Order: sequence, then C-alpha cells, then structure tokens
Amino acid sequence: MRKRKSRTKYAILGFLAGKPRSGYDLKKAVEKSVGFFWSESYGQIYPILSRLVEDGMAVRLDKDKSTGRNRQQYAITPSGLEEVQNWIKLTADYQSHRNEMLLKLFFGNLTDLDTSLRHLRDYRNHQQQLKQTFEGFKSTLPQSGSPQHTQQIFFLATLNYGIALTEASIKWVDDTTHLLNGKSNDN
Amino acid sequence: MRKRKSRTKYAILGFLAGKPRSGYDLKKAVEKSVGFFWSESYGQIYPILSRLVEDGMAVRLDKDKSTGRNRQQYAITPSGLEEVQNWIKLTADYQSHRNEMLLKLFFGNLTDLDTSLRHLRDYRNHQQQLKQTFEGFKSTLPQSGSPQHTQQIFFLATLNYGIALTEASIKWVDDTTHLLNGKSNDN
DNA sequence: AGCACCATGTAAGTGGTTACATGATTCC
DNA sequence: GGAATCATGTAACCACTTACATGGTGCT
Repeated sequence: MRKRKSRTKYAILGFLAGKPRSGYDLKKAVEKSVGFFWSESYGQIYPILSRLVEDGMAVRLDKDKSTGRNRQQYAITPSGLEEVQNWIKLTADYQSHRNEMLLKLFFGNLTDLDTSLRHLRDYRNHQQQLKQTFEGFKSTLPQSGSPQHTQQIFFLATLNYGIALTEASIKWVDDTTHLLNGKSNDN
Repeated sequence: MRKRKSRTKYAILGFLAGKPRSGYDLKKAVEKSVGFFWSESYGQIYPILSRLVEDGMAVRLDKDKSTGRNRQQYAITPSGLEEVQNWIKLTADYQSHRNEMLLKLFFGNLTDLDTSLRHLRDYRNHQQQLKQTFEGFKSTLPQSGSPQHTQQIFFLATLNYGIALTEASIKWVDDTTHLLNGKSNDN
C-alpha cells in the first residue's frame, strides 16, 4: 500500500472551491496568490483536471459562448469539496528543502572569501526584492473590518510569513557578512 | 542543448574534497552536517560515484584490509576539485519551495478556525524542535580563534541561518495566532 | 543464535518540469 | 499584417525516493 503524495490535486480543488476556473486560470491564480510558496505547471494541471472530472470531484461547465475564446471552465462538486476539506485537516508534512546557496556557503573553504561574500550579497538582493513584492501585495489588501476581511485574512497571514522570513534572511546575511569578515559581534 | 541541474554530483564532490569517503559515509556526513537543508539518497549516491570515477573526477581507493568491512572509499581528483570549485562560483539559483502548511493555511476559509490554529501550533512545535537541534550543534563547535576556526565558520554560518529562520517562524506563528483570534496588534 | 548496524547496489516508481505543437483572439 | 497573449494539451525527460535484495560484522 503506497500512498500518493501529490498535493497538486488539493491545490487545484482549493482554488476551484473559490470559483470555477479553467486550467489557464488556475495557473495564473496560483502564481498571483501563492506563487512564492507554491507552483503548478500545465503538465500537471490539465491531466489532473481530467482525473478530477472522472472521479466526480469536478465538472466541466458549458462553454461560455459570449467570448469567442476556447476555454473550458471547471467547477468543484460537493465530493470534491469534501476531499479538500479532509486534506486540509490532516497534519501538514514539513519536508526540508534543499537550499543551494547554503550548500555553496557550507563549502566556503573550497573557494575564496569573495565568492562566499558574493553569494551572500546576491541572496540578500533576492530576499529584498521578494520582501518588496510581499509588501506590495499587502498594501493592496482591503483594510481590516471590511467585508472581505475573513477571506483575505489567510492571504495576509501567508504574506506576513513571507515578510517575516525575508526580513530574517536579510538580517542573517548582514550578520554573516560581518562574521566572515572577522568582525565578531559575540555571536 | 539541455543543461543538467542535478546538484547531487557537486554535493558529493564537496564532501569528498574534505576527505575520502565511501557511499555510506557520504550519506551519513550529509545527514549530520547539512541535513536540515540538504539530503541525498543511496539511489543517487552510488550511481553518481561510479559516474564520477568514469569521468575522472574521483578514484576508488584500495580497500583497507585492516577492517574486514567491505567498504569502498572514494577520493576526489584534481579534476573533480576543479569541477566543484567552478560550480561554487556560479550564482546559486533560488527556487521557491513548496510549503504545504502555508497552502493549508491559505485555504483557511474552507475549514474551521481550530484547524488553522492547530496547523500553526504544530508548525511552531516543529520549528522549536529544529531550533534546539541547531543550537545543540552550535554548542559543540570549537570556540572562535581555535585552529579549526576557518573550516567551522561556514558550518556556523549555516547553523545561524537555521536558528534565525526558525526564530522568525516561531514569532510569525505567535503573531498569526493572535491575528486569527482577532486580537489585532496593528499589523 | 540472533539482532543491530554496516555497506553496496538496483529496479521501479513518483511527482514534477520543459519543450513543443497547435490554434484562436485582441490590440496596435 | 504582426506581435502579444489566451488557451489546451501531451511526450519526453528529469532528479530523486522508495523498496528491495544481498551479505558482512560486532556484540551480547
């Protein structure tokens, strides 16, 4: 008995629970909302949408003739909704992620100091840019107390995660730069 | 022209650069040092070790007869060392990682508040445990100024990363728990 | 004797990306 | 007319994990 660990199915169902969408919409929606901690490719989305229909968890909607575009919308079914909800209640697994930058830094004794410092600098720039993206998103969110508040609060929570972690990364880069430069700060 | 993105090869070479090791040793060494941000499986290690020998980047050492154990040690060659060093100098790529916990939190409107709060609690416990592991490692490191200092400083840097990020995660959990409970803290 | 661990290796499977094919629509 | 984007789909590939097979060694 081998358990499937693909969470693409649940990501799709979760987005369909919001409103009916096409495969193309799903990809865009993932990118624009959870893009910084999740991604999906068409190579996964389209086959899985078909499988969801087979399994009765989604249905194909009639094509909208008002637009000439050849798009196929999918809607979630009660059985599909139940499936995501059950998945959400299961404890998430915390798989550790590979971090190539850290590996290169770890091998710092195989290279010159400038290279390690450059990796830190590049990483800092990247984190800084990410942080600004999150803050940009956050500034577009409606104020607390507004009608959409309950739906948006979870988005806000994930944005806060992004901001908190990028800030910590930036601080770590600065500390580590000093550490490598020999300016000990009693760390 | 398709470029290979396997970094297992470089991880192996990086460890062999320290000292000759067997496939078994490599797995253990990875787990015990960079285990929290890197992993390798035997299914990768053994075939790649053979390939490295074919490519002249590693050599098989004569078996040590002093121990009866049937182990094959591998040593890096100058060409192998050059290969890792070149790789280290290349800019790391920052692929975004999937975070299942955040996805479940993002879909919080599909479940009850208690489930979301439980995810936060579980995540906090996990991060707390990780943090303690890093701190444990850190406490075994020799003091700065000691002979091994230059080799260990990069290990220290990665441990500091682990500590900084877990601390930030824990703080975020606490803030987010308050946020979801409606105790706004002007976030 | 029996168990835990050392040690190597491989086949099959998994989850996912990439590259490509195809064609319609919108906008300049 | 032509570029950008919308839109769907699939075949090939990729990096990696899991499960399994096999046998040696050290210790009690």
